Amino acid sequence: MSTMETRQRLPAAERRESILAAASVVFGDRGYAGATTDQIATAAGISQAYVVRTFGSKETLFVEVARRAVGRIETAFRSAISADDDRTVVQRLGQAYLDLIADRGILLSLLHIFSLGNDPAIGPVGREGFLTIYRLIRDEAGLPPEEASRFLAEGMLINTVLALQLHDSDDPDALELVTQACGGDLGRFRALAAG
Amino acid sequence: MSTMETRQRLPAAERRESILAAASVVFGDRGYAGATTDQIATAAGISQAYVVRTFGSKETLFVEVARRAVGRIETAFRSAISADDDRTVVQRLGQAYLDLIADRGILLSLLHIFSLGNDPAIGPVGREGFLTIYRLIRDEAGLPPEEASRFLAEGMLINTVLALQLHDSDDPDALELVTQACGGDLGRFRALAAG
DNA sequence: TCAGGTTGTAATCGGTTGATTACTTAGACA
DNA sequence: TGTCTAAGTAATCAACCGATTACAACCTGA
Repeated sequence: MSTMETRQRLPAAERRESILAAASVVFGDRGYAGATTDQIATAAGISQAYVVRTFGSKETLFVEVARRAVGRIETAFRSAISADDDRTVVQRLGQAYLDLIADRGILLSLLHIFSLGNDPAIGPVGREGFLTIYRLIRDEAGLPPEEASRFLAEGMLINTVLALQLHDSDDPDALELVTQACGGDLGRFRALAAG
Repeated sequence: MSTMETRQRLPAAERRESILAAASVVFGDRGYAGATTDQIATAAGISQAYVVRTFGSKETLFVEVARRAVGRIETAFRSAISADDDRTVVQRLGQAYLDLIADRGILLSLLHIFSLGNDPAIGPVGREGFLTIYRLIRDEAGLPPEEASRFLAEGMLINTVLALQLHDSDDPDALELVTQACGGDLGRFRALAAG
């Protein structure tokens, strides 16, 4: 070879994590069926064969990405709940959710997971994940069902405008809508989404 | 042939409509990348080749399905706005949106369209459709941005629980959440979704 | 140092999919 | 009735994708 790039080897556990991170981004951008294991491999800097062998199958990898995404939300929400601010718990939860935008792929992967409820393998994972989050904000944050539902609804709207990339639009109506969706701070939304 | 089923021919315009109806259902269930033109053809009762030839490509067909779905929402909302009830316009809009559940595929196709904002061909269609609906409920229904945003958020939650099929769950938390999402009438939600 | 397990890839295979082509057949109308 | 157009399909193709296999290179420790 002309270049001296010595392929860096990683222990299996670290490589696993790096594949999961890459897969989260690619699945978030293209969805489950639209993403290919080769795109994920390229994003992770390894071969397609190794991606498949590490997780056994594309489906298994997607399910693991889904579980991680739900786990990240749980962690962020629990941290927000236990924080001691002068803000309300709903405000803290909303802040925590918006901060997740910075980690490209999490919210978008979730959006795709939730849209595949009909799939026999992925559907149960999506339902369980969604209910887990619902129970968390209802039981641990103490929100009554109506407020919990409203909070989830706002989250789904954030997912949607994020997927549509309305925050990059120059349409004034789009910006007005995104501003409403993120609770007023359009600049922060944009900065987080820009990564 | 043993059966006498004489293949019924339809004029191109009618056949087009029947393909669009079938495609709406299949795309709604499986998403854009996950659906195949053969599944759509089978659902429409014709050959795969004819589906492709009628619309030129799978992508063109999907875009047309998307435009139709947005058009259906526009029609339903305009009708709700001009209706003269004792209810508020938001209540009428919410009712109109819920009624759209009965036409399997519309809301689920929309969910998939909105999740593909990154796609160079589909993204612009999704953005334009979403903004069209936003402007409709803001300008024609007269909702201030905050209320319009909240209304859209509730719609996105409905799309999500519909895609996840939480309304068919026997989990009490799922039912509580769906009940909240649809404004209290779980029975009607279920009946509409059952088709 | 060299043996063996671990990390990683090149090559390839079977199955699927969207699209194209060449061909049929139904039906309207002169 | 015969003809011509529009509706529709069977067959096939090239591209793609996930998965498998066989193999290479790296690193550790006895």
